[in-house]
Amino acid sequence: MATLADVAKRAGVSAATASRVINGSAKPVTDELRDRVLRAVDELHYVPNAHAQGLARADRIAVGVIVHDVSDPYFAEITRGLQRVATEHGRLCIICNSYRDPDRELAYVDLLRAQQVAAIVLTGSGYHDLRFTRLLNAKLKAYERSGGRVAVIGRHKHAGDAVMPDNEQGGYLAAAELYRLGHQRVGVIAGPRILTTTTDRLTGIRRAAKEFGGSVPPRRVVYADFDRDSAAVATAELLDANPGLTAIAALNDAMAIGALATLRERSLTVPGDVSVIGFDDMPIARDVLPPLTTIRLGMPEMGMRAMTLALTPPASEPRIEHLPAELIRRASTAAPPAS
Amino acid sequence: MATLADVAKRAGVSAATASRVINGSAKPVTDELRDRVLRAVDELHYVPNAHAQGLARADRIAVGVIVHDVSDPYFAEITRGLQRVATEHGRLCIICNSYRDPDRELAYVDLLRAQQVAAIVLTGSGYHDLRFTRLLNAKLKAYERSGGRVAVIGRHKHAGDAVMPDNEQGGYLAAAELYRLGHQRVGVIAGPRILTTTTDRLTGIRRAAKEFGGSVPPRRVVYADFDRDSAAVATAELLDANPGLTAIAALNDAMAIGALATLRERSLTVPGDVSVIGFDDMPIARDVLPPLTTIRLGMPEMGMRAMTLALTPPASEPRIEHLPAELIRRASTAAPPAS
DNA sequence: GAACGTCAGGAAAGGGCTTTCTTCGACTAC
DNA sequence: GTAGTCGAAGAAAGCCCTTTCCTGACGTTC
Repeated sequence: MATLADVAKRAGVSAATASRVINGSAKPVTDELRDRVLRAVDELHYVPNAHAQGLARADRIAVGVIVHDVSDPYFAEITRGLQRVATEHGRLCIICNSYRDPDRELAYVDLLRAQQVAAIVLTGSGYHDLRFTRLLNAKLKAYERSGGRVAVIGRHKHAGDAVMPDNEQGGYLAAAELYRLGHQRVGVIAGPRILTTTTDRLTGIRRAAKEFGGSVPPRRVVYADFDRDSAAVATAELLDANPGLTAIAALNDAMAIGALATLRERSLTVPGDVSVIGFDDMPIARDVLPPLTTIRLGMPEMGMRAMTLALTPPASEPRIEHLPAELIRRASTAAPPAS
Repeated sequence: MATLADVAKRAGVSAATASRVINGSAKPVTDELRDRVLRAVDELHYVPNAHAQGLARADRIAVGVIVHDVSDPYFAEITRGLQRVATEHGRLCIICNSYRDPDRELAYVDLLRAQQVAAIVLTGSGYHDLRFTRLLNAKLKAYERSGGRVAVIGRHKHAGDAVMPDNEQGGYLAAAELYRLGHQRVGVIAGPRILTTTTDRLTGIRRAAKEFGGSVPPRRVVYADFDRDSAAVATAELLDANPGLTAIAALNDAMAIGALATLRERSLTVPGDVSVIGFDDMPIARDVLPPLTTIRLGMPEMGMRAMTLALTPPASEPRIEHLPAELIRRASTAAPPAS
């Protein structure tokens, strides 16, 4: 690989001059030398060594993002928002997939610190795991002390600024809609127990149940993995354990789609026999049949706000921004069958 | 930020010893010193500076991947395959989204070279753009000359090893299925004209048409952007221009879903009134109604093979591996209406 | 007890770049 | 003609780490 020294030698200038030309430094360089340097760069196909640049430069240019999985639509939308703002600020985004593995998450925080990122944005659910929470917070605090910025999305026990989607209210809105339509026996397909997102949404559902004089007994809650296939299986269990079920609330859209698949398999119509409500309003929600009634949280907005917080000088107090949940009515919900 | 020197000082050892402990070097260090170093690391929350490490270490550990958009299911699947193999080889993947912008693609090749990656994998369609192709090839050649490895997925004018999905054959299979079912007037929703993927798939469709004594006149081909919404609009145009249409072949599944949306809007049933066939067999294809008949190319497999090529010493000749296309029959296709 | 081998640990040389500080030459001003 | 300016280019320090090479202490061998 050609180095800056090679370029300088070929152009007959010093490394300093070559560097200045290549980086468009403020320092003036005569056109004559500039041309010679640029020609040398071209001829040698020179590209500066990013490691060396990173070492030599004082400013931290990159920002780090930890998500569950960028290819998951939920996180893809958040990431879109994050990237937009980062790019506007001239920052590069380093994106890490934790696949909801706490240990991997910890490792990625270190990796991002190692990369000298200016800020770390942590997205996705927190965990009910004290050891992990403590470890993570210690790491983040140390990072902040050394001048790094931290912003989190949807985590209670944050260390840093936060954007909080109102998961509890979303759960409430979903369940309230079902009760309002007249459903009494509502089943829930929940996500992994360990995630705070799951418990928050469940809490909202329970609040609605209580308010409408109902309840959500344990046999009407099944736990899946926030994905289609596990939810399809869970739906079967749910139906078997609760023959009289007239509505299903899935804690995300992917699981709602899994539920639809199982219902179709059993020749139960939606919403004729069973109503289904999802959560997140991912793009595909309108294209399944019937289009999903669901809860929108405004993911790109969340991403944009979080990155804005992360790239803004810290306030004296951690800033917390709340984002409301919104019910999106489509065709997968209706009144329960007459019987 | 704490540096290695800080750790060494705190532990009362030399930087060399600290480095050896931290990296688990082969060189032996007494337990006494090892403990002191590890304690210092802990107390200082030390993380090695990745830039400095990258500079000091000789071996290139990362590999680069350029895709259209990781959150696009098509590329998400390829990426899964790429990552799997990279991880098996102990490599880190740097993933770049080109968003099908040739200039961004060129810029990313430079960026990856700057990061000193051991290999670059280029995925996704090539472009009918001579200037770009030449520029890209020059860059890749220069990179290979300096010891870098290159592998491409689905690009004819490659510089390096290649994995080639059989897009032409896929187009043929899709159209042949429709003709076999008895359709005569088949409309096509194509992707961007500039992409070789579009033209390859179209070529296959035309071959099938010819073989079955039909043809695909220009008015039966509309061009969209490989996404749902543009395809929904394009479908409307297609239907308006061709009242007697009985089947639609979309060049990817997202566009097929867009077509389904427009057909539903116009109260045309699928496959009763119009058959629809997609391409790529993305996961959601089975969850729309009706489940999509489509063409599978085996994306994760493609990714795995490409990364394997990239991480394997080069052969004397560029290696090219072909992957067959496969028809997946579901419920969105049937014989044309009797009338 | 001299000569040697072994082994843990340290000194120091890079690795490629940016940037401050210096130098040098040309020019202006008196 | 000399002192003083200014501007462009170069020398060199520094960013932080890894690794080679070297030192010095200790143990072994005859």
